[in-house]
Parts: sequence; structure tokens; C-alpha cells
Amino acid sequence: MNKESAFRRFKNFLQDEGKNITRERLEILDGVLEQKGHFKIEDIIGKMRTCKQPVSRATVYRTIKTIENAGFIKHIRSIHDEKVYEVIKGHHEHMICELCGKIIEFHSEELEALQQKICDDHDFLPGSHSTKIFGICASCRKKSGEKGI
Amino acid sequence: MNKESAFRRFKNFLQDEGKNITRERLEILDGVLEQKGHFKIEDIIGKMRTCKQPVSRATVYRTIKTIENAGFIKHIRSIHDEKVYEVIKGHHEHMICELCGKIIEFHSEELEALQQKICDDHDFLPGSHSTKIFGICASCRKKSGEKGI
DNA sequence: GTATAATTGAGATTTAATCTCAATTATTAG
DNA sequence: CTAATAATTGAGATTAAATCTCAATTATAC
Repeated sequence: MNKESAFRRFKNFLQDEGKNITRERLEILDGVLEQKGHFKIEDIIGKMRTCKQPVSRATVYRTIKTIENAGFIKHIRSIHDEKVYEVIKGHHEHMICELCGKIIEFHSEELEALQQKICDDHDFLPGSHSTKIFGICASCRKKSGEKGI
Repeated sequence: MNKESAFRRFKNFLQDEGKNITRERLEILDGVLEQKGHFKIEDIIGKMRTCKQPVSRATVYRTIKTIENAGFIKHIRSIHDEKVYEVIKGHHEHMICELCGKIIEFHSEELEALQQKICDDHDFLPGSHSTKIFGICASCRKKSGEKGI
């Protein structure tokens, strides 16, 4: 999804919700869409504090929620239980290394199909889902191996 | 796992970690193991505040972490992003109803096997994992249907 | 039993997130 | 376009969850 259509979608979302289209909201969406990979709300607050036309902390908190509701971003919890956001691109799951904290993304159609089947069996209508696998990534295992642990 | 062996395991864990075996710690484990289903830390704090020999809030927080590290309990996040604990019995995943907040447990060996395979493919050594499926449960769908929504 | 080290509790502190409300800005009606 | 109306913003206060502090207490090792 390119930026242009993201903004169009966001404006429509705001109107559908009866919310005003404000410079601050667009600014924050812009800052969010620029993020590469995973980010924390403090990253956005920092960016918004230091740009030409600053936006306050309170507004960032309020708007991040709106952007999340609009479906542009979602959050997971890091190994330290902190909120970590990411822009939703394709759907994927997460592996989280318990040693280095690295978050690895993966996707499996097989997994999608199986979860759908399980939901059918439980008469549960699935919306979204998330799979988190905690463990130790390849590079941390290599490091441990070197140290003979 | 019966209570007796849980306490034995807990005492061993404490000793292995170089921690003392205290009345407060045992009291809290006891309170935790009595919980049916999902509970919040405030449930334990409340229980510990009103028992014969009260235990402080600070100690409950400290000890819940220890009990979680010992592998007796784990936490997930509710739809309101609150920490919800549960005693670990058999391993299972969660379906969470976005309307009523109900948490449904399920287990699938097929899912376990598939996740193991995916980890192998990514050279990732899995420890634990969790799958959360958000959606609408059967009874909420029925209610919505009645209202013609 | 005594010495040493760990733990506890009460309340202070921290941190993330939310709230308040006057000033500002967007939207709507004319 | 302009005025009236309603929503939003920002600064700082507030809240709530969790952690920290340190003197008093308790467990452990000897």
C-alpha cells in the first residue's frame, strides 16, 4: 500500500468515525508509516516533538489508538512486556528470541488453514490471530555453542 | 500435579535459585494454585490482604514473578490489554471473544507439530509458544443474530 | 544459639497511559 | 466567504500498575 492510498483510507476512516481530519493526525500517520520494522510509541513521540510543527505526547497517544483501530498498525509485547508496534503489511507471525529479544517474522499458509479449521470446529468466528513462538534464534545458539554452554 | 508435589517443586526451585523458603512465598503459591481459571494479580493481593497472616502487595508482586519463572503460571493479555494469569496445566492456546471477552482454551497436536516444523525450517529452537485467535464466540454470534445485526 | 544474609512491609517512587479544560482549529450552516 | 458550532489540541495534573527503598524481621549456615 502506497502512502497516498494510506492517507486516503485514513481520511475516509476518520470521516466514517465522525472525526475531524487534522494536521496532527496526518502528521502522526506519516511518522508511523515511515517506521522501518518495529517501533515504540516513544519513537513517534520523539519524532513528533522535534519536527517543524510539534505534536504533543497526549495527541500521539490518542492518535496511535486511532491508527491502530483503522488497521494500519498493531502491537505485540516484547520479552520485557513492552508494547511494540509495527505497520501491518502482509499478515505474519512472530518468533521472539529470549536471549537477544530479536523478533523474526514468518508466515505459513498451512498454519492459516489449520487455524481456520480449528475455529470451525469450535464454532468460533475468527477475526485476527497471532502466534508467538519464544525460543532461541540461530545466531544466539551459535554464540552459546562457541562459549561451550 | 497435586499440591504436595507443587510445593516440593517450588521449594526445590527456590533453593536452586538461592532464595529462602518463606511463609509468605508458600502462602502466595497456595493462593495461586487455588485459583480456578483466569485471575488477575489483584485477586491474589486481595486474598493475601484478608487472610490470617496477611502478605503485602510488594511481596505478592515479587513472588508472582518467581512463581511465573518457576513455571507454575503464565500470563496473557486480555482484550483490554490487562495481565491475566492462569495456572499452567496442560498446554493450550486461546480464543478470545472480542465482544464478551471470554477466553476459550483449545489444544491441537496438529498445530504443535506444524509449529515445530516451521521452527526447524527457520533454524529457531522453540521454547514455549502461544496462539491467540480473536473473533466472536458462538454465543455472542447467536445474540447478534437474535437482534438481527 | 549466633552471625550473616535474605526478605518483608509501608509507603515513596517510577512509568505508561489517560484525563482536564482553556485555547485553538476544523466543519457546517447560512 | 463568514459566523456559529463542535471537535481537537497541549500542558500539565492525574491515575494505575509495578517497582523501589530501607529499617525491621526472618531464614539459613555454622
